[in-house]
Amino acid sequence: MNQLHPWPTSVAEAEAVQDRLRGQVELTGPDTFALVAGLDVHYHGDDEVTAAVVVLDAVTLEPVEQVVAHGKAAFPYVPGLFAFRELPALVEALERLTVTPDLLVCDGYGLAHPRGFGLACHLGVLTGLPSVGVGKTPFVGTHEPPGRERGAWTPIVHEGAVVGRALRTRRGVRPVYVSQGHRISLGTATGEVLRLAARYRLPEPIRHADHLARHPS
DNA sequence: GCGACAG
DNA sequence: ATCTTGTCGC
Repeated sequence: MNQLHPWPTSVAEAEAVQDRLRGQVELTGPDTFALVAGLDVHYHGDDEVTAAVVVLDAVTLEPVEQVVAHGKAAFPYVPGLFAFRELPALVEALERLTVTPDLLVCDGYGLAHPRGFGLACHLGVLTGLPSVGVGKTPFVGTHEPPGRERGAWTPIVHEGAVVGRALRTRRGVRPVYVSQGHRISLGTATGEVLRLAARYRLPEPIRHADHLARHPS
């Protein structure tokens, strides 16, 4: 049993769910994590989805456990309501884990969202786990381009508030867009994403999950 | 008013 | 997200 019911059947209902759960987001939390999980979803055919979760040892970055769950996209694609497509399959995959990760690294946004409640916030609140959102393209707000050195960042400002950071994880590559999901500070979120993305543009856990979702074993 | 808009 | 080859660069 999980916290997904009742499931919204309209845009208005989905927005109401976000507005209700938004108040549960916590913007402070632990600053070190022993097990970090990457989450991603692959789409096939007519709205079929494969969700993948890969848990890594935070120090060695070696995989500890991996799970896939298949299903149907649970909502039409509407910008701002993207999470409702993937949430059921991702939650199912998380429930099949035999270990509990200390941080969820999500493929999408957290606080940097039209209503301040993106996929990373939603997954964090449902599980109670710290979470961070990593976007590959800008979504809401405005920001200056960060310097081109690894680790350079600039704030993302939306409606007068800082909701995330554009972060250069590697010299000369496009930035990634980091925002808080749940139970994490923006500084810790930025530091973890940077640490986990030492070798490639995207954090290692997301790369593992992306690979697993595309090639389920 | 119109277009753009995470994956 | 996905439909899609080769090519340039580190």
